[in-house]
Amino acid sequence: MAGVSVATVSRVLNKPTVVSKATRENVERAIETLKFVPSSSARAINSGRTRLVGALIPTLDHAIFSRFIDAMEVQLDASGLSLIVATTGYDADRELDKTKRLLNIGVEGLIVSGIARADGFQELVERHQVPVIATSCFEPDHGIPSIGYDNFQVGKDAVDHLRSLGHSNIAILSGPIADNDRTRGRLSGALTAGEAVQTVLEAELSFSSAAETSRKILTETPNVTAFLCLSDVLAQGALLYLSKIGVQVPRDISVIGIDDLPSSASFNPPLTSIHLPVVDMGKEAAAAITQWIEADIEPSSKKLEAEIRDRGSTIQV
Amino acid sequence: MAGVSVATVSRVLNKPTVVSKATRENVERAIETLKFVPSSSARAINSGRTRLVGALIPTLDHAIFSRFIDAMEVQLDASGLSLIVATTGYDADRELDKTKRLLNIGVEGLIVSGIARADGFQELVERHQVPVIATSCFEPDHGIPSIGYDNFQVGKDAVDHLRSLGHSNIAILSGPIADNDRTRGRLSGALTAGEAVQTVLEAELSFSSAAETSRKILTETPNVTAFLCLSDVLAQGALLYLSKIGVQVPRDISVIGIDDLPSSASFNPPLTSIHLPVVDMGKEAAAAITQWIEADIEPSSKKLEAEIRDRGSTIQV
DNA sequence: ACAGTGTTTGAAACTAGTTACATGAGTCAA
DNA sequence: TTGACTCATGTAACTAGTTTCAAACACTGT
Repeated sequence: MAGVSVATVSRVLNKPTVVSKATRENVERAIETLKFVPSSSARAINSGRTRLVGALIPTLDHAIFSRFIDAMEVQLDASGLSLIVATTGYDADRELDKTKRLLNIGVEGLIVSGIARADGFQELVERHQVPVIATSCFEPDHGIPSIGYDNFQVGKDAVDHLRSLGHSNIAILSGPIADNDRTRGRLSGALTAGEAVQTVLEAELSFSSAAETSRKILTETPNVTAFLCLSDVLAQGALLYLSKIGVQVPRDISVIGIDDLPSSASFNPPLTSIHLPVVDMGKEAAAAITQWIEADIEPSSKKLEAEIRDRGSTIQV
Repeated sequence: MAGVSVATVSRVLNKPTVVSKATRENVERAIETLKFVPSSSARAINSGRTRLVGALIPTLDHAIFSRFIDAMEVQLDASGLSLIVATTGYDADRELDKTKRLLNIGVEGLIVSGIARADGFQELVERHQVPVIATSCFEPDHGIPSIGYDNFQVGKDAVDHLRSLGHSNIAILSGPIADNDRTRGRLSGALTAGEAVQTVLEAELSFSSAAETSRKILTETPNVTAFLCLSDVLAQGALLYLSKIGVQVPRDISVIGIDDLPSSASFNPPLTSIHLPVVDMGKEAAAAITQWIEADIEPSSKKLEAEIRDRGSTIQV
């Protein structure tokens, strides 16, 4: 329609300066009238680039992951990369399926949660030669770079805080442990308190499950003076349950969480929690994978510091 | 390496039955040793398909959207479609930028929130000829199909509930209204109560902002007997604040929310809320865009019923 | 023995672009 | 006037596959 070759159209689209003004305007007019849109696939086939990054996360239905993904998406966007989200439902096999899917789509990098992978994952990634970064954990000796906090340390920090306040009858409220090395790490850290841990119970990551499990703890081990909840969702659920049945926090029972959700500071009482820098983690992970993809600079593992936010829900025993 | 033409390799990959067993195994062996991976872009260029769907949402940092996205992702996955998430931060211009990005990537469909779009959006999608479905609203007369609840009705249902309990001094706690036609719709519905609405205040979607705004309401209009919160986050924040300052809900003040987050049923007291079927909405929207993409069947707008969950936080005045 | 049929396979055209190279026109100084 | 040079543009090769068509071959029935 513009009476030029496809090469010239390509130039108008990519290096408009090398085309004479007259032809450029001709082509632009034709593009406008024809509502021409260049095919992304055809461009990708030439550049060998898709500018897509895949994120494999357990679920979005949990504030901690959605804030992380949100931060990643914003950071990647700044480098012209787009994020494909794939949820695995804490299931290692589903993670493997989704990994295949993402690699088939042609993602140029993968972000995963934790360090444990299903058999075959490593081979898949090697075959596609795609950068992988693990997050939500810090495991420098596992082959793939990890950017995150040390879950063992986090669990230990939480229990140490309780011990420093004199608690020696602690109940641990854990999230699901299956296919979840992050929670397992936290639990190991918490169990360094040894005898001081009276009981460990597993709950779903919901207020109702936290309430039910709190009830169980109080029935089975009524002498506990502190709840250590491995996620803030559980701690918030426990706080609500304890308040409902008239147990006063922290007077009767201290409660500490891990995550430090933004909402935790506004609870009654404000929840003491180990702050996990998930927003920073999202930014750092996104920046690292960008560097790796664009400049082939493999990042080294990076430990992000988690620190306690001592609020009103824990007290000297 | 297998001593065959590329055509035969292509056949082994796509229609293995038409290739003789001997050559097939030869090719498969070569694929294995070479760790050959077919290029997704080259495939896409032939099929004209990317199997990608884009979702434009205000933020993931809000349970209501992340649950919606989670449900969509699961449903799309079942049809072999993948989801690219783009967040707009409630900003119409950023939404337009992200739309361009998604269309350049080659998404085959778009899911958007609400019906109001920046200038130029319509032209962009028409140019790319991509199906678009609006969610979180029901606006059958706006050109693009919408799958969601009627925000006006939802706001009206909430205020009608309060009125039916005899409340005639109602405070409305709204979320941000800028670039958010969903909240505006709810507010219009709530304002049908006319004189009964004493005050309308806008808050950020956080517990702390909800607390601060609740404080303001009690100072400025101490005679209110009910809080109508246009999001559960605000209602939960209000509940926590009121409890902290010793105001009893529902004895002193009734509180009703909109969203019905899973956590709301476990609050103290359990929060009365208008249940919004976001998980169903995610599934329905995903199924509809799949049908549209795969079979060119344009869906008609669908209204999903929102219904009140009458719990303990509202009472006869 | 020969025609008809079915099975495999490769050659070549095709998808929609990018890019190296060549060509032709126009400008300018020797 | 001519050689040197720049500028703009087309030609054709190239990206990595899919698909159509035709050819080669084996097998069957007459």
